[in-house]
Amino acid sequence: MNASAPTTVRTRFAPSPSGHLHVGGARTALYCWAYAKARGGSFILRIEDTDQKRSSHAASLGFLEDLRWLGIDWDEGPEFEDCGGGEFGPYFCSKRLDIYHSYIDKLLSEGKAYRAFETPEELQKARKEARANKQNYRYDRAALNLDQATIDKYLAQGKPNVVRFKLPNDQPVTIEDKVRGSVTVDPQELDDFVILKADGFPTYHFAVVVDDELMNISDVIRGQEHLNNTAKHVLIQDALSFKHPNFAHISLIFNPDGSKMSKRDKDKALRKVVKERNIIDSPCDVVNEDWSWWLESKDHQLDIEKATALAETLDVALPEINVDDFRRAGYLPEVLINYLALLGWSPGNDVEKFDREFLVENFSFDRVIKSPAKFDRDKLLAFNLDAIQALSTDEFVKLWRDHCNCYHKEFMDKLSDEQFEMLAAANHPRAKTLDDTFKSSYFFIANDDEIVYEKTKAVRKALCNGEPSGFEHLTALEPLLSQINDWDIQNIKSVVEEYAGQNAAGKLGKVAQPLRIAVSGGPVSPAIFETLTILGRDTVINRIKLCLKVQSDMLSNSNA
RNA sequence: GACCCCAUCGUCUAGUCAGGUCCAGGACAUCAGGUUUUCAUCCUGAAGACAGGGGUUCGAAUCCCCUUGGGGUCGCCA
Repeated sequence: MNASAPTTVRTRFAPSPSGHLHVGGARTALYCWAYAKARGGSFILRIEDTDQKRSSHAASLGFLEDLRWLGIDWDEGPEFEDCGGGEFGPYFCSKRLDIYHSYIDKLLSEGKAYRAFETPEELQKARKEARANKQNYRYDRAALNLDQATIDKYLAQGKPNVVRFKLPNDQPVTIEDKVRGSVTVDPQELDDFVILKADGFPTYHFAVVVDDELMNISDVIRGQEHLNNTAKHVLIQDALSFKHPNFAHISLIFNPDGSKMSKRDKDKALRKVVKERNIIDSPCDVVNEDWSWWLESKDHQLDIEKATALAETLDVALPEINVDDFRRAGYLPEVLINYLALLGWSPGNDVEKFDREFLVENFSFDRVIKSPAKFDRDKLLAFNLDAIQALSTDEFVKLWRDHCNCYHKEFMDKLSDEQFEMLAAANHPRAKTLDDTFKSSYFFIANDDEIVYEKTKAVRKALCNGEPSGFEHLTALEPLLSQINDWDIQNIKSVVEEYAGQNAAGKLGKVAQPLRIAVSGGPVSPAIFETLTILGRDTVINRIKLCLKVQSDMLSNSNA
């Protein structure tokens, strides 16, 4: 190849569809995408479903949705909305079996690979023994010494077998990594690893090398956990006379406690609770049929719906690790993108807030941080708050409505369009996420008899203390509000403000807070005039009366 | 355990490659004041780090070595 010839940049993200897209994967995809975009290249999505036991079609669909939601589009790959397609498919490994087999055959016929007949159990045992003896386990190459007659006999018997790659020599393998520089792996650290499983599927190591070559991938960008594996990949590439792509291994994302943030964290959290509480039988119908299978091995993971159902039954909060978790929690995709990009990369000059375009224009591997980063939810939340506050009211209302449609349908059902719009707008200034205001807005859709007056310090203070007290203000306000014919924010405001001017020395808070509690049951709501307007006169009057009814109860407990 | 990677405030980082302008800058979190009709915001200020030890150098956060600490890998998972 001519050294000066421009090489087309082609990057790929190759997840295994065994769950939802988690934030680490999302960041890898983001870097792949930005790097390709900036250089006029292509970003390819490939589904690495080489594990039949763990792959599911639904999971791979979830990945596509998550990626699209983040605004990461792919030029080639599974077709979804306006993304995907391409000439280098199929983009599912499970549909490329013939291709892998032809290369396996090639290696086999050239003596660069060989069949082995040990069972997984035998290997497991050998590994255990090696560890017990404080030895590093390496496959002993027993199968390499099998004579052809024996092999033929086993094959004729249909004995399960795998294909192993034969390490060519003892030359150290050096990897040039764009993040880490040059890394050398001693071949003593490797052994004749499996490249074709007994079920006829290739292992990841083999599939990834073949696919990257055939799909013309120029830059392999992936998590640091693959750094050691890369030596294997280079060896396979050499054996097959493939070229070496550029490598870039980015560091991992940690949980706040310093452990690796992993797609298995939810599963781990559930197992911990089950163990702690000594739960023997399935506590939740949804998981009944998977229960014993799940308990059997840490490799067996419940799918996300079942895990969520189990978590609900057990009343445990699952850690937020998936892109979809943050979507539900009301984070804006552009904020997640921004934050994720910053977690492992920095544009310098104290720049922190930026959009996708800026990322594409400025992203480069020489500014990728080598050390792992902890995922800091507080900072993400602060970013989200800033972004939400920077939205126009119209934009916020639209997003709030979309979110509501997906996750809080009851608000759409119970409020009129006008009420809904007003509530959304009233919630804008106090929203940190698209989701957090729903919880404190429940009283808007509750029936009057559902309102429970909290007997907390803040409530008592607002209702019982002062001269006149909050209850006294409410008593006086009730007839005044009843007389308002046009129940709009202006009229409510002038009545309440005039009252406060005459009876609370102009201190609106003295009057607003009792009203707030009367209509909501607690001390938290959107701005008071908006709140009263949305609720409507009848509801407001009715709830003030209800509140006044608990007066004696509240007062009698006030010194307790 | 072996191998690989990494190391600046509690956290994310700027500064490191081209050593002096850094008694180390920003952001989040924290704390103290202030604004505000609640919650949330918002404003002002404070505290807070070059893991340790050796070198090299006139000079080291920056270069080298060791130690320590953290992480990853060691699967018929990816």
